[in-house]
Amino acid sequence: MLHLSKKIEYGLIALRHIASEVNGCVVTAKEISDKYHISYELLAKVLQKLTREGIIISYQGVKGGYILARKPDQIKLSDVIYAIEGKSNISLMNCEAEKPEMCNIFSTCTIKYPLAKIQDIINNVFNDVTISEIV
Amino acid sequence: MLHLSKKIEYGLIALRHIASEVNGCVVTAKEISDKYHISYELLAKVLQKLTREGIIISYQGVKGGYILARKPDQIKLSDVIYAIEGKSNISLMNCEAEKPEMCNIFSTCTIKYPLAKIQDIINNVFNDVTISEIV
DNA sequence: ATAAATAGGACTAAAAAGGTCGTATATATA
DNA sequence: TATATATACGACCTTTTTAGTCCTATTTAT
Repeated sequence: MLHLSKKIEYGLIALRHIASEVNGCVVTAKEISDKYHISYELLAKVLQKLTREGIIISYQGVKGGYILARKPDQIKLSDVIYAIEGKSNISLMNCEAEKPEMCNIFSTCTIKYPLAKIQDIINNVFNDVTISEIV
Repeated sequence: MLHLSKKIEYGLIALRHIASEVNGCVVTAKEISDKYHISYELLAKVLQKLTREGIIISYQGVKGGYILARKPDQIKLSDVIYAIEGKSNISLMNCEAEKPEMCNIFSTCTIKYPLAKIQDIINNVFNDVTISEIV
């Protein structure tokens, strides 16, 4: 419970690895999956999502790979989480993220507003931490 | 992702309900499940766990039910979460909560210590909030 | 032309969460 | 003392979510 997904985990490990690469050399998905013993296909998809969201830049073809799109201290943890999981999938309760009709006790639920405050605190933590802090 | 479970949700709704009961009258699981339209059996189990952990007190038999074991401001959100889900099930990553051998990339994982710091911040939030704050 | 790389959809497997069922036990009261 | 009403709790099933795999297409340096 309250778990971040493996995708986030792999994304962070990858970003940390790319960020620590000297001279901004490109890094391939294979290199990362081999080094950290994680599923190549899954990691590849995560990197594709990070690319789509402009967090990293990809180069296709031979000698291709990935580099960071901006400096580590410009990449917030929340950027990474939102890129990989989608902004609406990050919340303590379903009712905060989705439409009221998604929750069958929305009208009678008494705890959604108190929990929203806690949610804000957690969101702020993710907004305040950047990749530079996990290198 | 990062969701609290329905059990926690139901537990908090129930505690809020019991806490707002006048004169400390006992409240039955049925009353709560009817009022908030939640599964009776599931709620009953949650209340049983809260009882075992000494957060509420149960009375069996006719005219039985539940009352709070202590004042709302003495019941921390973390108490409730730990009682229902178990302390070791609350963490951003598996490796923090469980044995290193549970994580097949433990030795190579580069993000466990940075994430542990974020975990601490979140834990502190749950330690600081009490049931009195959600009534 | 070829080999090495990313892109991405479709699918399957595994794990976690949510929910149900059956039975036992306790107890107020008619 | 029989009964109805309540909690206690393990076993089980179903659904949802997460994790992982497979296949094919595209890009590009050599």
